[in-house]
Amino acid sequence: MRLSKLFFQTLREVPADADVVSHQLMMRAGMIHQIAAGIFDFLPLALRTKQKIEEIFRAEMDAIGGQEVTLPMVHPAELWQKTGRWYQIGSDMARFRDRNDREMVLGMTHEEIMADLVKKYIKSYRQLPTMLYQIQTKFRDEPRPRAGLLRVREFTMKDAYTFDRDEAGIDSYYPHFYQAYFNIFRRAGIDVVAVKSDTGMMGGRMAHEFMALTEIGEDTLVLCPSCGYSANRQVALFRKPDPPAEDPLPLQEVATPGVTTIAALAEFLQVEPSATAKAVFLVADIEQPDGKVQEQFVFCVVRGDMELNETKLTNAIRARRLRPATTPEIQAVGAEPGYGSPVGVHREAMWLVVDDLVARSPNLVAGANRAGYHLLNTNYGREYSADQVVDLAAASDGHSCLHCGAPLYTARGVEVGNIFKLGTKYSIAMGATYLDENGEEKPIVMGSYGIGSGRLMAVIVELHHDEAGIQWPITVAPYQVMLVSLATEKTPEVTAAADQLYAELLAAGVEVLYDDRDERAGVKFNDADLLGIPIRLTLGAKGLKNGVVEGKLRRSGESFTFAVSTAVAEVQALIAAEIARIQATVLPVPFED
RNA sequence: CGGGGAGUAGCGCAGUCUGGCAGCGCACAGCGUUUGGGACGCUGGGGUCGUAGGUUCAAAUCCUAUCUCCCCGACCA
Repeated sequence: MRLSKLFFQTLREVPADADVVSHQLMMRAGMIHQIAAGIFDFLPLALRTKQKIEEIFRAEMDAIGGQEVTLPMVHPAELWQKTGRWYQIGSDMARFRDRNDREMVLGMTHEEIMADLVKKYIKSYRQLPTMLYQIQTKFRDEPRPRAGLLRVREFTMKDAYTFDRDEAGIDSYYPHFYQAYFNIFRRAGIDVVAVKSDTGMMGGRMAHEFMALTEIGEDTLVLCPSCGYSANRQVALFRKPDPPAEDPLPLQEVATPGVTTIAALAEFLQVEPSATAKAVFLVADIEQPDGKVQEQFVFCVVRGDMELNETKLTNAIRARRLRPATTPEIQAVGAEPGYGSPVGVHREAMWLVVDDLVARSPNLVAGANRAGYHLLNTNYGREYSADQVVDLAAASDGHSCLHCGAPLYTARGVEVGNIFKLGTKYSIAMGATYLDENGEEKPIVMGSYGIGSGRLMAVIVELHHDEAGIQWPITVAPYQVMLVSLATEKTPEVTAAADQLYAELLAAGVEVLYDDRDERAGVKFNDADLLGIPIRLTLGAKGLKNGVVEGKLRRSGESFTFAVSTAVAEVQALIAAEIARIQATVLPVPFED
C-alpha cells in the first residue's frame, strides 16, 4: 500500500477526549474514529490489525475442533425470555420493536441463539461434542464506556460455544480452550494470567478470566508469587490468620464519643483493628421462591482489619443486587451508623451474615448500637448468632495464600478473554437435548468462551508502545514492513529505486506500506514511529549511492544495512525471525483447575 | 444514577468574567524556496460558536431548558 493513497491521517496533537495511551496512539495513528460514546469507526490500518487478530482466533479455534458460523446480531425477544435474561438484564440490553411491534434485542452474547440453533440439529450423543464459534458484533449499552477501545458499547467478539453430553465431557474440553487462549494471546504478542472468576450473570460452575497485567486495568487480581495461585479479587480466597487463643471475657460497654471508624476506634482504645468487628449495612434484592424480588436488609460483619467482598456476599445470599442501606433503614433495625454491631439489634428484621473469622475470634470490640458507645469482648455464639457464617472478606496485599501460605500480592488487569462452564442452564431453557446410548433424553452441557478483538487490540498497544508511538508485534501489525523513500525532486533515482524495491517486496509476498509521500524525512520517520510497523526500510540518496538500504526494528531500534540487490531476501529473513520470536512464546501451559 | 469537567473550522485551543467585525496554531489548497528526524515565505478555502427558547439596538458572551462528550464513583458475560 502506498501511504499517499492510504485512507488515514496522523495527528500531531493528542485528541482531548483520549486519556489512555492506546486510545491516544490509535487516534493519532489514524486508526480509529469515535462517532458516539463507546462506538468507533475502524479505519484501514485498524481493520488490518483486527483481521489479523481474528485470523489467529480462527486458527486456534479450528485447531481444537471449532466450526465457524455467523449468527444474527438482532434477536427476537422471545429467545431471551425463555432463559429469563430478558427480565434479569437491565438497560445494558438494547431493545426495540420491529414494524410489526414485535420485541427485539441487539445481541450482547449468543448463548440463547446458539442453544436454539443446536436444538434443531443435534439429536444424538453421536453428534457430541461439537464446538461452534463466530466472530460477530455485540452491543451492550454500558453505563459508562471509557478508555477508547478498552470499554465500548459496540464491539466485535469471538464467541465460541461447546456442546457436550455431560459434565465429564466439558471437563475434558475446557482445558483445550484454556490452552488455546494462551496460544491466542501469545501469538498476538501479549502475556496473560488466567484467574478464577465469578460466573456473574452467565451462571455456571467454573470460569476463568484471562487478564493482561496493566495499571489501567479495571480489575484487581490476587496473585501468589510462590505457588502461582491467581484469582480475580471478587472471588479470591486466602488463608485467614488464626484468631488469638483467649478465653471469653465479660461484655463491657465503653464510651467512645465521636469514634465512628475502625481506625479511630483502634487508636482510641489502643487495640489492633484485627481486634474489632466491622459492621456493613446493605439492602439486597432477593428472589423469593415464588419468583418475586424482595428487598432484604442485610447486616454483614467482617473483622476490622478486612474489607467486605461484595461478590462473595452476593453469591452467599443469592442476591440479585446490593445497595448501601440508608441511615433510616439502619436505625429501623435497631443499629446505629458508626456504632453498629449485631448485639441487640432486631434480628427478625434482617439477614445477618458473619465472616467465619469473626465467628472464631474471641473478645472483639464492636459497636453498642447507640451513638458514642462500643462494646468490649463480644463473642459470636454468646451475644449473637448469625443466619449465615461464611467467608465474606476480600483478599488483599499481604494476606496468606490459601494453598501455600506465601504472602499474596495484588495487581491491576484488563480482562481480554474468558471461558465459562455453563452447564445446562441454556440448553434446558431452550429445550436443547439429545438422546444418549440408552435412548434417554438429556440436556446438552454447554460452555461459552469469548474474546473481544478491539479490546485485545487496545491492550496490545498498551503493552507495546513508547513515547514515539506504537510497536506492533509483527503477527498483528497492519503491515510487516514500512518502506520509507527519502526521494526529492532532485533525486528521481531514489524514487525509481524505491518504486522498484516496493514492487519486489510486493512480489515476494511481503506486506509492505510504502511511504511515497512528498514529505520531509522528519515527518516520515515520525509517522513511521507512530504507526509502529515492526520493520522500517529507509531508502535515501546517501544509501543508494552505496547501493544500500537501511533496515530498522521498531521495537528495539536495532538497525541493519542491506545491499539493495539482496534487500528483499534479507527482509524476508528478518520477518521470519520476528515471527519465530513470537512463536517461541507459544508453549504448553499447565491447566490450573 | 451521584460527583466533576468540557462543547467555538478536520485536530488542539483563545475569546465568555466585563455583550459590539469570530480568532490563533496544526491540518488542507495554490505558488515559490527547501529536502536524512515534525522546514520557510506569500496567497487562499473552510464556522448554523452543541440545540431550542428568552433578554437586548446588538448574544459565542447574559438567562432558561435541553442534548452530547470526557473523567471519578456506582454498574459491568
